[in-house]
Amino acid sequence: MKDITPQQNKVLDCIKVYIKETGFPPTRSDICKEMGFKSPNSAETHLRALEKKGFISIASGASRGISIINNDIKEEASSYDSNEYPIVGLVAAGSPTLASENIEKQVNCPSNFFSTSFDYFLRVKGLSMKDAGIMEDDLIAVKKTHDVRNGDIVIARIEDEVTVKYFRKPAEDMVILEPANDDFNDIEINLRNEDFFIEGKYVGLIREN
Amino acid sequence: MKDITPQQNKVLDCIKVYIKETGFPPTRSDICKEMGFKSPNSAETHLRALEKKGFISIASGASRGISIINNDIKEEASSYDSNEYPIVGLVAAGSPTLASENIEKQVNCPSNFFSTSFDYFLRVKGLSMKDAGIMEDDLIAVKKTHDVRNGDIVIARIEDEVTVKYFRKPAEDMVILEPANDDFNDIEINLRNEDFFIEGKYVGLIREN
DNA sequence: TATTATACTGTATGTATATTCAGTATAATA
DNA sequence: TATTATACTGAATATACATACAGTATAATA
Repeated sequence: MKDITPQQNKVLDCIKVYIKETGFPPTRSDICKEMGFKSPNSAETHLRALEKKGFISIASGASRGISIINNDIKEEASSYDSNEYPIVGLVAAGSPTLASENIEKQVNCPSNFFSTSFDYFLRVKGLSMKDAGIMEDDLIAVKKTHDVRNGDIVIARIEDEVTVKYFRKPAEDMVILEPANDDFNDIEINLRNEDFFIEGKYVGLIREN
Repeated sequence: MKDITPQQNKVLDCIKVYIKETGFPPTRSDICKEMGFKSPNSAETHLRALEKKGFISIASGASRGISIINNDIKEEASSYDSNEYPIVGLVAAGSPTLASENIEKQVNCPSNFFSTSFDYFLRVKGLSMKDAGIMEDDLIAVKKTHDVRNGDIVIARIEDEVTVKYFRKPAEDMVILEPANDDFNDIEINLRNEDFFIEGKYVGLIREN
């Protein structure tokens, strides 16, 4: 990244302040008002300079299409990078979408909490994975992926049912989902006939108690 | 604040996602694309409803003049209060002190992560609490306290051994520690003869996997 | 010395966008 | 039963905005 000039820095600041105060980026004209410029082209050239130097990006054609590029080393290297993660209920029918009506609440959690990054928490229903130490109402950290191996615990959708099980694929067109509980039976899926989908895999667990 | 309808909630979500992805709010037309509407007026009326109900504000005349009104008490009250918590190994001999030689590492975790506040994490050894869903190498959130009730899962020290078990106190001078695994036996402690100490109680669990 | 980057004013223009008006339809409420 | 809120299509329009073009001026490079 090239050096920013004092004036460009002022413009960048003014954009940041504008966004903070209004919730949306300024127009060229807004920047002129803030900075005291009399021509929108003054703002335009500053914006282009800031874009060239990597401080902002400008969406072409869009009004107010400025977005701040955050390469603040502070936040990058920061001891710790936390995020809000949604808790999704294990809805009996339909996939655990992240649409807000399915979201129980948001939990703040360091993003590097588990060895693998993850995308959301799923609240477990039932005891089919009891022997794997996954109990009712536990929160499973789920990483959205289709890349699962034999033995992984996966979050899968069969027809309209979402379930958490051990994954095994003995043949190209067959998947077996194994519970970790003697009271439950294996689920065999013929990939030719059945609607089967891997939502993601289990990468960690939290029990709130 | 009035109730939001499911559809309005979808629109609100779609605005939030758009802002998160682009850095600036969507136009009516952008919302139509995201939601599948065919008329910008569909977006307009939803926006007006969301404004009326206090979820967003709309800057008149400005393009992309939508801003999300954040009345999330969580975030308002405190940006969020996190802490470094030590992970202590369940050392076979001696209590799990917080002396640095016993600390495996520090984990950053919101302090309100579990329903009860806690003081440290304990790395579980063995499978004596397997049926309670507590597996080898799990991290137990421990609250230092002596106030434990029958049925609580406690972290106790007997002589020089630290263990995690269900707590039961059938008599004034007697404590029974019950494992959650048929392969293990109850431990009866006579408080008159034996050196027994409650380190704390189990208030949550994390499995890193 | 010629060139490039910075830092502006001023004007112009196509289009991106908000916003209104006119309808249709359904469900909830008074 | 009339009314209001929800949930849309479709068209029209004034204006908000990005953006290009034409200049002026200064300081820093090559």
